[in-house]
Amino acid sequence: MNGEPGVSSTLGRRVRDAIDELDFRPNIGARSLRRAGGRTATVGLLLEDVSNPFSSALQRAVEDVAIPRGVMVFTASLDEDPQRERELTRAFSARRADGLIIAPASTDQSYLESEVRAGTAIVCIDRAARRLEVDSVLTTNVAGATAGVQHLLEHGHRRIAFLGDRADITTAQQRYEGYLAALNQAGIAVDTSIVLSDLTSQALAQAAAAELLGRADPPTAVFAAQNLVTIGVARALRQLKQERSVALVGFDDFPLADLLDPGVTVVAQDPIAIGRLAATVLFDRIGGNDAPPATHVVPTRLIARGSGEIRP
Amino acid sequence: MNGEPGVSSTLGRRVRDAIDELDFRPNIGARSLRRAGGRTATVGLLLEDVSNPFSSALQRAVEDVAIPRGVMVFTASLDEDPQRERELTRAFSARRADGLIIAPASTDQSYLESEVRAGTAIVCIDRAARRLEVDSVLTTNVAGATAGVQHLLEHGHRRIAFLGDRADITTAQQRYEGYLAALNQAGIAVDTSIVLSDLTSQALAQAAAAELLGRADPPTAVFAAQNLVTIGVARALRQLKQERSVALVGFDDFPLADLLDPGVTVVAQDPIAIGRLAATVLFDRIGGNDAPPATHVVPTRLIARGSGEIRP
DNA sequence: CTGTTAGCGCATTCAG
DNA sequence: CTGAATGCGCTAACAG
Repeated sequence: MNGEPGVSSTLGRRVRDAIDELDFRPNIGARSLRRAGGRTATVGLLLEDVSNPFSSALQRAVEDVAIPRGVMVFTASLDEDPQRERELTRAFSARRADGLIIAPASTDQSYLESEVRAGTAIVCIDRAARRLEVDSVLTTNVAGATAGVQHLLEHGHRRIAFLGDRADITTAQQRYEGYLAALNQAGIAVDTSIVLSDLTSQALAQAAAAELLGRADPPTAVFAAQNLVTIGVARALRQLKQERSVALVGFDDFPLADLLDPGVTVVAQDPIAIGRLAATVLFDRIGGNDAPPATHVVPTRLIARGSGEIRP
Repeated sequence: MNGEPGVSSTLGRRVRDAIDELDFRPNIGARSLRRAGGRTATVGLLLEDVSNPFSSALQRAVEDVAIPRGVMVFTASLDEDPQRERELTRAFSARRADGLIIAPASTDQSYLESEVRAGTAIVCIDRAARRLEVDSVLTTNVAGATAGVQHLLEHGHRRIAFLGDRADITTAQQRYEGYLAALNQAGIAVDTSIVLSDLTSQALAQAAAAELLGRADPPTAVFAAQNLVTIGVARALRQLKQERSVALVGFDDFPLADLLDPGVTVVAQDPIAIGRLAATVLFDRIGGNDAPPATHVVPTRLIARGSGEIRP
């Protein structure tokens, strides 16, 4: 039944006939109980929110690597909730997932040490693991943000606002670092009054952008550090009819960014590459590779579509 | 450990201390092997494509019902591939999923009869099960499409094109039925030269729409029967600079439809309600409800945003 | 090449 | 109320 050698074709047929007749399905749980290594051929995928296009593209890429190997993927959304991260990793652990791909919501993954010791392969994506030695697959956040802000500088802007999501997550911090680096290189002092953080929803980002643009000395350009923030800013610009006068560059691409008017210039991440790489690394670890954990980096790409090329 | 009555607090503490000390995690697979009923506390979710916003919203809703019950969700994309549907249901079956929520890709689900007999709860979503008696949760496809086309008729259109995805899937057929019904009621003869099907990607839809609008006698309005088709048509209209002269109503909402210029009028489905209802029905079945299978219907809602209110 | 046996981790049943 | 014995479905190790 499991395609092992040394079985006569007669017996093989007899077995397969019985399988068909009885609608027999091997019980994977029972199998992994006895089998050496105890693999379950399932992996867990913990994402920020499956309904965010970044996450869903990533999920799709992971599935595309896993399914052909006969491995199933459990997926769940964390919603930036550290407690949910712990609960869900525990649930996966109880199901004996062979590996976990995690986009961390919490700031400390040391609680996973016991899982690692127990032999569960873990790969962190999007955000590096903290206080835990595992592989990570990350985007070039600093360099990408620098490139995005430089793009605005090259188009003549000197007063560029930074709008970001939760300030306590590493990606947001790194993108802010990239923003600072670009301004520094250009010899521009940072004005923290046009640095806005903790915009955790489209609506908050839109409101913050509207307030910002209504001030006496508004910025001539906005750098939005996350896709929902970018969309919120685009909404505010549309609402104030300033989409053709204030420049916008967003970090992370999103569907229809090219169809808006003007098209939204973005520093695109490559969620498909990230997901594929993370899954490949994970299966490599599950396969037994025990080299020291490494950090893999997937580059960003600036896509100019109009909004980022508006001059002040 | 499982919170059963009749255990002294002393022994309870001793057990919990040992659990903490040893990082013990109950093995759900082994548990379900012995436990009466053999539940695994996992359900499978088979979707068209997790990276489609309709599917990912649905997935999120199912997770939101499942996770609080301690049930995990396996998700996979079918890509309209009937063989993948069979392979994946088999994989779920091997993992002893308690239930399956399926958006069918194939036209005949009778192959699932043995699973139903074996006690697996099954709920079909988006498309009704065929040749299999199980619960279904569907959108009011016919009525929704009729409403969408009527909206165009009310705005003075007499020559309305129909652009749909795969003609062999029931939803596309039902939406076409709705289109026919609306034209019939208005006493308009159907012109099959402006009925285009099998537009299985955005790019195909865009090309078909561009060709259609370039003809000698183009339609004054387009009814697009699926979200990717709608986006493809919107791209074609933009490309031909006819987005303000040709009306467009799409079936199924999509993110940023309101931010396009003009906003895209849609017959919105409610994927969150569908997912929540499907999950609720599924858990009800898993819980033992054996009433005859029923078909549940979630209504659509027309959202006017501009593109559907353009007059010929 | 084929049939048999033991035990994976747990819940159930029964004896204390 | 607690401990010990049994078997769920499967694979690994072994005897034929």
